[in-house]
Amino acid sequence: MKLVIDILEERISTAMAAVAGVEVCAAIVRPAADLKFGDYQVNGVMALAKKIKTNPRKLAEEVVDKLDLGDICEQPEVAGPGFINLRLKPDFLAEKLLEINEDADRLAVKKADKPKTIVVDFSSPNIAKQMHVGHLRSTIIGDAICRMLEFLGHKVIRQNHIGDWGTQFGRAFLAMWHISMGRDHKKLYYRGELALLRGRAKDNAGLASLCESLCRQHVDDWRADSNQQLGDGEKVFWPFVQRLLSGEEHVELREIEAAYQYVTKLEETAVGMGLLTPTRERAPETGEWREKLIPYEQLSRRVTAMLQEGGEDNEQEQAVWQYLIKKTMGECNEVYRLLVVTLDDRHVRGESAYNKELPGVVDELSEKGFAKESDGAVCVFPAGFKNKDGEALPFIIQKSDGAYLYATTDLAAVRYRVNELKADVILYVTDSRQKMHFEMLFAVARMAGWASDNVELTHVMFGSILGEDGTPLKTRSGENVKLKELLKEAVERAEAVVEEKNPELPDDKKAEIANAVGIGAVKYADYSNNRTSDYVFSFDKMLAMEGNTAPYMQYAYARIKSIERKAQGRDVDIETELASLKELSLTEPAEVDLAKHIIRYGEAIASTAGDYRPNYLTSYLYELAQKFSTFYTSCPVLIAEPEKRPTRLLLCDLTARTIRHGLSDLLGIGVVEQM
RNA sequence: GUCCCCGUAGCUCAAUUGGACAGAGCGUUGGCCUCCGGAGCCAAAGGUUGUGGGUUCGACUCCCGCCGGGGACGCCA
Repeated sequence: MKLVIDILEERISTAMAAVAGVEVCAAIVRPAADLKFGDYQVNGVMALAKKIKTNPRKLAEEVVDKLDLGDICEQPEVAGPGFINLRLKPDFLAEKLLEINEDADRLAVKKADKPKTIVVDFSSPNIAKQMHVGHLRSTIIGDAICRMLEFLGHKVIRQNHIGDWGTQFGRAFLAMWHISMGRDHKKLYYRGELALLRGRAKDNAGLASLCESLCRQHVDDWRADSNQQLGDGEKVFWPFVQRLLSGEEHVELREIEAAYQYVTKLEETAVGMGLLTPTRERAPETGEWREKLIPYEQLSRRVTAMLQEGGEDNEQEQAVWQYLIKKTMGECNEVYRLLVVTLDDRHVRGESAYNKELPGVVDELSEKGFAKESDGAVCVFPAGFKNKDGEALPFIIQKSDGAYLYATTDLAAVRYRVNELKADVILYVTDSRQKMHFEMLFAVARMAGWASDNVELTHVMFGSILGEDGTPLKTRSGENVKLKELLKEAVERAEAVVEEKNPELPDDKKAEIANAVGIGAVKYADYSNNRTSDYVFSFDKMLAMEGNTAPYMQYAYARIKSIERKAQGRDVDIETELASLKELSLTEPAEVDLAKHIIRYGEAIASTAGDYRPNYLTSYLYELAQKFSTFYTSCPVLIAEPEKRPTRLLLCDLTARTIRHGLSDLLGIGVVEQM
């Protein structure tokens, strides 16, 4: 069915245009601010009156005279400075309820008239790292947006733009190297070197000497390799990688991550120490391998460059890269399943996918005269951006060392998404700190003509998740909170509550409920907050039974299911009663109130999807649950008089179906029959 | 220093191109189980929307100043 609010908007706009003699008018129909004003109010007449310089009340009267809404509303009323108040007719309400009842799949929510192709860029974890709270919002907000747009009939293309190509790879590679050496006990020095990190983390002198020893060790290894004496690279590392690839040996992502931090620390320490380490390069003249000394802290960047060069010479880098992607995505997919997020390997298209196009991006921008060299880097200066000195702010697309950046990759991605994926809309679900990056990205993409004005580019930004102390959420030791552990704790806490409330349930039911409630609570808390603002993460609040929380919603659903179970014991055949339902009996205020809310589900989805704001949907659902609770308290269902019961059964059923659809289908939050 | 975002009830948050008397939840206070799940319902108290101006018939919303908090600002993503 067409949204009631849209029908009203259309008809009233037309009437306004006719009365005012203005071509295009916006009625601006909104849900009434107060129940006493009716169900909808028209705000647009006053603006129009101002525009054509006439009395708003008089104009409203004229519009009302011209209107024919008899099939939907009672006689419209003009109120205040020029509002038009509309009240739905009971017959219309009943008709809509029956219409929803007949549509099991879509609850009578229409698909978009003009389906669009919408690319959603979200989640984007990094290679060699576990997912942490920093990925939560992008992942679940992006997922909810995808689900909603898909439900509305759009073609949604999920893009998991994983960080699999930057300087971080070099560090991850060196991390693998250290792990390999740590596991190989022949070399005494490497043994347990990971453990040394903690011990010397705050001891700069100690760290420096460790750094120096490692560097020296590395030089020795290198010399051994170069002398064809089978150094660590061939003797230890390469077989280790082979065993990893064949599955004979395993390494946990958490270990890689620890080693990664270790490498980072070493690099930071080495800065300014003047340590040199040898690497190989081919002599341009002869093509022979030769030694090249580079600063120790630049080793990881060199490794990254070797990966990006590709070719037979760099097969170790490529093998490790492949392994790390597989390993990382394996863990990410686990988290996605835990979170009930619709992402898998098919949606991965990481930074590396654009590697080959990066030179072309820079060339094209240079040829078109948009990019120029500045301090050795290639930059575009989009209009309207200024730096601290009031000069044009650069959007750097190639560093002075020739390397490309995420700006370059993002540009290549825009081009790909528009040209290959045929995107009408591209959404970027990332945190608000990247606002300026995207503003510049969009500006440059438009300058270059890679995204025409017909393509919507939107940064769907969100705020930070804060700890109780108001600073970004971290563990006590200052690390990022791992998503897996966070979710585990949520489920455990939910488990304790279920145990307390319903100890007699079988264990597998308890586990199912704890999972739905725990994970649901984390997600719902995020969705119900304003996307753009920061929020404080609190297990206690999100798992509370009261208020706008997942457990409250799930409870409302479970209560309805309980009525259905009880019906059987009381010889009430719900299906038969609903099937024979032709005339509704909506008399009690609580019934009417609930019914009116039920028929507005489509509006809630439309506004949610229109602004990409999940909290509109959670607000709607919460109000639905509240209205149901009011109805539930004041209107007995199973013991109702025979002429009232079918209507009440219908209200229960539609409420349950709407909650289930909203929670489960659109937000990926589980519902349970009992809890 | 420049730019961006935020400041709403004791606390956490809403408020959909500027609309009517700024709404919820928590907490507080007072009611409600011979009846389908009390993880609930009903009601009350609680506000000069940081502050001072301006635009408007109408401002939490738009403009300007100030105060307070956060973020971004040339080779990280």
